[in-house]
Amino acid sequence: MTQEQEIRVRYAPSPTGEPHVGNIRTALFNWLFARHAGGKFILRIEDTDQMREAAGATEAIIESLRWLGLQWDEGPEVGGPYGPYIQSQRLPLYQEAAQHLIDVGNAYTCYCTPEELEAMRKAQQQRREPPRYDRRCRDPQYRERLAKEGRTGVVRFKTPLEGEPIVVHDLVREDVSFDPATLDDFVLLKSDGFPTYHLANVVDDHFMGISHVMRAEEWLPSTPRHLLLYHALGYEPPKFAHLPMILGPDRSKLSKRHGATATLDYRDLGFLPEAMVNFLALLGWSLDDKTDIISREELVRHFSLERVSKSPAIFNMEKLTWMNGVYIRQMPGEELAARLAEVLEEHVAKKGIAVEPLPTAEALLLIVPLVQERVHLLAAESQNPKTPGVWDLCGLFLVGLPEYGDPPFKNVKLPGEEKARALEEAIAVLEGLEDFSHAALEGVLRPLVERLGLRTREAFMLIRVAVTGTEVSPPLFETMAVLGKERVLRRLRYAAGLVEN
RNA sequence: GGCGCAUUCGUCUAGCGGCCAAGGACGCCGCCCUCUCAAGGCGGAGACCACGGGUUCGAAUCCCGUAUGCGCCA
Repeated sequence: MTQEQEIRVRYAPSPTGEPHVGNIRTALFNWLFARHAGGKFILRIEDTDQMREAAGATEAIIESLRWLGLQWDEGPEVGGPYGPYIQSQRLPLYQEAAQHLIDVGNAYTCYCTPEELEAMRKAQQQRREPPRYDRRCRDPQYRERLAKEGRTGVVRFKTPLEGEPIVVHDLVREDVSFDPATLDDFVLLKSDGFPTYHLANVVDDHFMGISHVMRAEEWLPSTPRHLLLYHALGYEPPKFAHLPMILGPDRSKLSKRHGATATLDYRDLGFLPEAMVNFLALLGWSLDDKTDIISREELVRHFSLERVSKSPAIFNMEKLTWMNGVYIRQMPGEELAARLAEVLEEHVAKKGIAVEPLPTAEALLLIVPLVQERVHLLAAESQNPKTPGVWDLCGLFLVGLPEYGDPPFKNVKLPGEEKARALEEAIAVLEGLEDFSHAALEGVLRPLVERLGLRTREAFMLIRVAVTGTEVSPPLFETMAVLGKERVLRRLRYAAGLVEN
C-alpha cells in the first residue's frame, strides 16, 4: 500500500481568465515540489464549465507558466502518456465513471428542475434548515415518474447518511475531520453530460497517476466528497496539501478590484520572472529566519511542504518592487542594456519620439552604469516617482534637448543674473576642454564653482538642470561624459537662453 | 445559516516548552556617504505573540472555550 510511488503533481486551472498571482503561486509550489522530488509536473486544463470559459484563457495560462519558467512535463503542447490533458476531451471517462457508480448503487439520476430545487431551498430557509438537496430522487418510483415526463437529469452521488467522520490527512494542516451527515448528494454529471469539478478531478487525478494534490485552501471543504468518490470508485486517493490563499490588501480574496492581479500584468509592469518567482515562493513558504533573496535552484533544493505556512498572505507590491530592484542590480550589464533597449525602443516607437542615438543595446551599455542601481521596474513609465520608469531614467540621454520644467529653474536658489553668469562661465570652460571624461569635467568644474564663489550644491544643481532638464539625474559628471561635448554645450547654451528670459 | 481553516510588528515571516523582556525582510523615520536621486552603511520607532481559561517548575509554542477574519455550501 505504501510502496514507493513516483511523484506526480498537477496544476489544473480553469480557463476562465488570465491566471492571477494566487493561482500561479499554486502552480509554482507544485512545480517546486515536483522538481525537488525529481517527479513530474503536469498541466491539465479543467474546461468543464462551459459557461465560465473565457476566450484566450488557456493561452494566457500557458504564457504565464512559460514566463515564469515553470515548464511542465506533460500537458497541452507537450503531450504525455496520460493524455489528453484537456478535460473537455475526456468526457467518456467521466461518463463511464458516473455510469459505474449508478450500476453499483452509489449514484442515481436526479430529474429535479432548477425551479424545483429553488423552491426546495426557499422552503428550507424558511424552516431555518441548512439548504441542500433533500434526496427525493433517491426514491426509484418518484424518479421514474419524472423520467417518464421526458425530463433530462443530472447524476448525483449517494452520500452516506451517517457514519464515521471523514478525515482528510492534509500535509499542511494535519488531520481535518468532517461529519458525513453535513454532506449532501452532490452532482457528478450535469444535464449537458459534462462532469462537475468533483467528478472530473477525481477521475483525472486517478488516471493520470497523481500522487499529491496541492491546491488552494478553498478546496479543503470539498475534499471529503472527493475522498468518498475515491472509495466508491475503488481508487487509491492521492495525498492532499491545501495551500494558504493570497489576499488583496483588504484581506479579501484577490480580485480585479485590487489592481494588477493577473500574472502577466506584472510582466507588463516591468517585473522580472526571477523576482516574481522569488517573491511568490516566499508568500506562504519560507526557508529560515533570514533568507529573502533566493534563486530558483535553491528554491528547488530546499522546498518542502513542512515549511508551507497555514495562514493566508497579503500580496505586498512594495516588497516585490524592492526585490525586482535587487535582481536588476545583480544583472550583467549587457543583459540589462538589452532589456532597456527593448523597453525604450517600444516606447519611442509608440510615442513617436525623435531620438538621437537609437536605443540599441550597444548604445545603452554606456548608460547602464549610470542607471542600473536606479531602475526598479523594466517599464518605460511609472506612476510612482520613487520608482521612475526606464524612459524617465534614460530618456535624457536619447533626446536632442531635454524637456525643461516651467519655469525651468524653479528650485535653483540663485538670482537670475548669477545663473546666467555661471552658465556662461561653464560654457566657456567646457568649450576649451579636450578630454570630456568625468574626471576631467570634475577637474575643471569644481575650481570654476569655487572661483565664482558659489556653493557646490547650488552650482551643480544649476548645471544639472541645464544639462538634463530635471533636478534628479544620475551623477552629473558621468552624465555629461556620456552625453559628450557637443550635446552638453548645446544644452547649456539653450538653457542660458532660457535664463535670459 | 451550517461546515471548515486561520490568528506573531502596517505587510511577508522566524519561532515546533526553557537560548524570546520575540529574530529577519519590505515599508517608515533619523544619521553617514554625497553634485540631486538612487544604491550602500549605521541606528530607531514598530508585536502586551487576538482574548479568556487551563496543563506545566516554566507557554508565542500543548489543551479547551470566545472573538475576529477568511473560505466552502446554496
